Amino acid sequence: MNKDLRPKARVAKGFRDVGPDEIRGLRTMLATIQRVYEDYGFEPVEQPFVEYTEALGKFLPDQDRPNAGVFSFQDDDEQWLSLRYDLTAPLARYVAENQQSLPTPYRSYRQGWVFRNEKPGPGRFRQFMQFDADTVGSASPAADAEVCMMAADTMEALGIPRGQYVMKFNSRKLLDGFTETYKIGEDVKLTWLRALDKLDRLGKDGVALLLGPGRKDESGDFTKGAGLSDSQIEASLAFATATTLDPQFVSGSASGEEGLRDLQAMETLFAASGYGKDRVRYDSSVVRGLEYYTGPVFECELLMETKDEDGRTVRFGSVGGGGRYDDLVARFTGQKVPATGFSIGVSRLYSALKLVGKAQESNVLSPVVVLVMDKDRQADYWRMVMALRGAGIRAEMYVGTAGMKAQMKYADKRSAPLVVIQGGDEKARGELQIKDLRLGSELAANIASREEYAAQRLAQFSVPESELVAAVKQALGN
RNA sequence: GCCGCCUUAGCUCAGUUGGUUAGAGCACCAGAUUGUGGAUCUGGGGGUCCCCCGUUCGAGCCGGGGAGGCGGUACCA
Repeated sequence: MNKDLRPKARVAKGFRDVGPDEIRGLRTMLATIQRVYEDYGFEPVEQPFVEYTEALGKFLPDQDRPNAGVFSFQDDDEQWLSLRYDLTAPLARYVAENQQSLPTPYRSYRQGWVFRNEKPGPGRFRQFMQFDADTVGSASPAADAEVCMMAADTMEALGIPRGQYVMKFNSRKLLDGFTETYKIGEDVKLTWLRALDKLDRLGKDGVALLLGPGRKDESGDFTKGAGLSDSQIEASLAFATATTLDPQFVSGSASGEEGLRDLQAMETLFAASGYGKDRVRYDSSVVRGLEYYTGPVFECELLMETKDEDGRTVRFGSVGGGGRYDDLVARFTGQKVPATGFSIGVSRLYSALKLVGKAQESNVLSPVVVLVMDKDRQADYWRMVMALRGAGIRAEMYVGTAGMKAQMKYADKRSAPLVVIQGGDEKARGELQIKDLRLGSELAANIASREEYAAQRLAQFSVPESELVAAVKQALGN
């Protein structure tokens, strides 16, 4: 093959491979989340990775080509298909399609990969996993409150202590109300929302710049500001840093007062259920997605701090968010169906758990490897492996074709705890040898000369054939 | 998208004012050891110096363009 035509072995940009430790750790974490959601009575459901682009609502305006940001391709019949970019839009499609047969309210959960065709960043990939729970068909703030409490319970079930996480909530209606009360025009409302969203990162001064004349960042890039007046900026900052619901910020605004009533109802439920402000609390700087949230919005933040590679202190920040989206199903049916939901960024939450030592990686022991000393006796080795498996011990027979030295290397790379060796000599005596690789490498570290190394068989002992299982069990126990 | 930094062996990186055959550590393979991974020693394989164009007697090094990576910022359902 022409060398120039050889492809480079490399993972696609923004994607990554996942190894066994992480897979096992993720499984454990996902199982915990599932258990909590099942306890709450939510039902699992799954949708495909691919939806019709129109179902995701992602066509460019006035064009028959899909929006940037989504991976799209055309089917045989020229219809546009897209990889899902979240789990909410496909759920809305599912509910719209199956409305007759689903209970109302319909409460469901699911986990899955989603895809975004955009520039990857640190900790941001073009394929990542989300874990969603949604309640479709209830306009009650109880549904929003339930989702928040469930998220809080999930964090604790994962081992994050109370006080190290917080479920923050706000309402788009409240935010809308403020803009009405303080006469912030529709044209700058999005800029206003984006600025508030950056409060924890940029601080009051940075946000003030974004609300006013604009801000230049360290790399020299300039972000246009909202051009608000000083009094509007002052009120916005007071609003965004308030820790309790304050009617004066939305006085005279119908939607603001509606938002206020929703949040008060949620607070009542939290208090009645014993969820204090250390778990769930109002935070007026929570903004979330600008497009589709219509009522309460929430965000789950991890508060614990760790050091990054350079030794700087970093907060984890948001590991999930959600809110009420009353218009999503209506896109299909024309009927307004109130819905609310919460989405966990699985990879992000996992790396957070890993950093605080709450992820359960590699609790699976590597298998015991039975060496093939005599190729004609594979059946014998196979029986040993079956006996070990029968006793609940992970075990495998070497299935390659190489000699003993390579088999030992294989077992080492595999991080096998033990190997079982039975060559002609042992067979003749009705014995086999068990070698403890973990102990052996410890002992070898103290050997400095070739003679000493060659003179002994480290961490290796003989047992009668019949005692294979018992001896392996005992050796593993050490 | 915008701004900055970076790209030399599988990995981490040296490489002098532009000058012969481009190096190290780790990893890998082999031997010392014909039945032993891991210690030790010896040897070995590995390179489009990111790509293209230019300057030059001569480019890993200088200039231009491009690609890729990293970081910040913007956008983010």
